[in-house]
Amino acid sequence: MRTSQYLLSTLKETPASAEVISHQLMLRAGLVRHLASGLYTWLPTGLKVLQKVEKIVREEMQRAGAIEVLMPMVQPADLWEESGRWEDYGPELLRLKDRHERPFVLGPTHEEVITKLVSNEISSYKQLPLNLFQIQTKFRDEIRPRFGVMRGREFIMKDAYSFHLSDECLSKTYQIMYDAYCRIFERLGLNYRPVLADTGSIGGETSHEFHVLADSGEDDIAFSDESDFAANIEKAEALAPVGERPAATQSLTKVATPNAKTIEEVAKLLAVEVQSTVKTLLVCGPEDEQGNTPIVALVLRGDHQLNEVKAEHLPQVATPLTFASDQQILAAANCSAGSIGPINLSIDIIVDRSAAHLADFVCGANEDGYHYTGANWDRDCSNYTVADIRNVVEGDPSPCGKGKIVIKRGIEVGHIFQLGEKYAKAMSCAVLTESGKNQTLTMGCYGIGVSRIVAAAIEQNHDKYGIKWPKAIAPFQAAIVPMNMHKSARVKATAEKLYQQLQQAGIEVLFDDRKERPGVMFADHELMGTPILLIIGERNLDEEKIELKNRISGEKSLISINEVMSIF
RNA sequence: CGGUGAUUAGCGCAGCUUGGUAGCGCACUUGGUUUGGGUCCAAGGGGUCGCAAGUUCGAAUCUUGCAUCACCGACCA
Repeated sequence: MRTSQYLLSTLKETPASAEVISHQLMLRAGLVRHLASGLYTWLPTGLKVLQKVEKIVREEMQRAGAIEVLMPMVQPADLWEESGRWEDYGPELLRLKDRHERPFVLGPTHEEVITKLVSNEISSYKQLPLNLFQIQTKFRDEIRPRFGVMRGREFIMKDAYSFHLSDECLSKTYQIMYDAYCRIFERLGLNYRPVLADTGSIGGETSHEFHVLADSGEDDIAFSDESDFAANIEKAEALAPVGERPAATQSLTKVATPNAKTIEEVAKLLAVEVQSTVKTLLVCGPEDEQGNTPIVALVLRGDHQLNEVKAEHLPQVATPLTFASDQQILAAANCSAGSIGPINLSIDIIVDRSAAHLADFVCGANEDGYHYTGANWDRDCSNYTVADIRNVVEGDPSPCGKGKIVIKRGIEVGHIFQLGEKYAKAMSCAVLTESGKNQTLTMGCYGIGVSRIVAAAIEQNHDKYGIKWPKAIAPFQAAIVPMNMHKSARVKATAEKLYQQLQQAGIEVLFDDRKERPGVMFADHELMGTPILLIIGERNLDEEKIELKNRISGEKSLISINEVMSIF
C-alpha cells in the first residue's frame, strides 16, 4: 500500500472527549472515528487490526471444533418473550418496531436465536455435541458508553454456543474452549489472565473471564501472590477471620456523636480504629405478595466495602441491589442514615464474616447523633445471620488457601459460561436419546469482545510516541520510509524496488511515498505502531545498506539491501 | 436515570461579563523555502456560532425550551 493511495487520517491533536489512552491513540492514529455516543466507524487501518484479531479468533475456534454461522442482528421479540428475557433484560435491550408494527430487538447476544436454530435442526443425540460460533455486531444500549470502543454500544463479538446431552460432555467442551481462549490471547500477544467469575444474570454454575491486565481496566481482579488463583473481585471469597472471636471486655455505652455521620468521622471523634467499627447499610428485600418491600440490614466492618454481587445472591436481598430510601430508613431504624446500628433493630440483619468477628465494636445507636461503644455480638444483638458480603482487600488470605490477595485492574475480553438448561428448557430444545427418550440439552456459551481487544491491546502496548502493536495484529508488518525521495533518484529506485519485493513476498508493507519531511513520516509511523521501519536514505546507499528501526525495542541497525527479505 | 459541565471551521480553543463587520493555533489549497525527527515565509478556501422561540433597531453574546456530547454517581449508615 502506498500512503498516497491510502487513508492515513492521523491527527496531531487529541480530541477532547477521549479519556483513556487507547481511545486517544485510536483517534490520533486514524483507526476509528466517533459517530454518536458509543458508535464508531472503523477506518482502513483500524479495520485491518480488527480483521487480524478476527482471523486469529476464527482459526482457533475452528481448531477447537467449533463451526461458524452468522445470525441476524435484528431479532423478533417473540423469541425473547419465549426465553423470558423480554422482561428481564431491561433498557439495555434496544427494542424497535418494523413497518407492520411488529416488535423486534437489536441483538445484544444470540442465545435465543441459536437455541431456536438448534432445536429446529437437531433431533438426534447422534448429532451432538455441537459447537456453533459467529463473529457478529452486537448492540447493547449501555447506560454510559465510554472509553471509545472499549465500552461502545455497538461492538463486535465472537460468540459460541455449545449443545450437549450431559453435563460431563459440556464440561469437556468448556475445557476445550478455555484452552482455545488461552491460545487466542497468547497468539494476540497480550498479557492476560483467566479468572473465576460470577455467572451474573445469565445463570449457570461455572464461569471464567479472560482479562487483559491494564490500569485503565474497569474490573478489579484478586490474585494470590503464591498460587495461580485469580478471581473477579465480585466472586473472590472473603474468608472468615481465623480463631475464636475475642471475649467482650467493655460494657455497652451510648455516646453522643453529633455531626459525625461517616465512619471516618465517628472513628476520629471516638479515637478508635476504623477497623473496630461497623457500618450498617439498609437495602431493599424482594417484594412480598402484598407488594410490600421488606428492608434488610447489611453489617460490614468500617473499613470494608459491600460486594453487591454477593449481597444479591442472598435470598433476603432484592436483585438488583437497591438501597433503602430516606423514608424507608426512618421507618425501619427510627433514625437517619449515619446513625444506624444492628442493636435493637427489628429487621433481618446479615453480618459480614469479618464484622461478626469483632468484639467491643462501635456502631450506630439508631438514634440521630448517637453511637454505641463496647458493642458485642450475641450479648447485645443476637438476632442475626453471618455471610460473606464484602469485597476482598489486598492482604486478605487467598481463598485457595495459599498466599495473600493482590488486586489488579483488568479489561474483560472473554467470558465463558456453562449455561445448563436455562435456554434449552425455555425454548424446548431437546433431542431423542439412544433409548428413544426426549431429553433437554445442556448448553455452554463463550464470548470474546473482538473490538474491545483492539483497545485493550493498545492500553497494554503504547509509549509516548504512540501504539506499539504486538506483531500478530499490527495493521502493517513494515513501512518503507524514504528520505527525500523526490530529490534522490537513487533513494526512489531503491524504495520502489524494495516495495515490489516485499509485496511479491506477501508482506503487508506501507510505502510512505508522500512528499513529507522525515520527521512527519517518522511521527506518523510511530503513532500507527508499525513494528518495523525500513529507512532508505542517501547516507547509507553507497554501502548498499538501509536502516532498520524496530518500533517495539527502539533498536536501530544497518542492514544490507539484499538481506532485507530475510528478516520477515 | 440523577448530578455537573460543554456545544463557535475537520480538530483544539478564544470571543459572551458590558449585544453592533466572527477570531486564533493545527489541518487543508497555492507559490516559494527547507530536507535523517512534527521547517520557515507569503497568499488563500472553509462558519445558517447545536436547534427553536422570545427580548431588541440589532443576538455567538441576554431569556426560555429542546437536542446532542462528555465527566461523576452505594461507599453513606
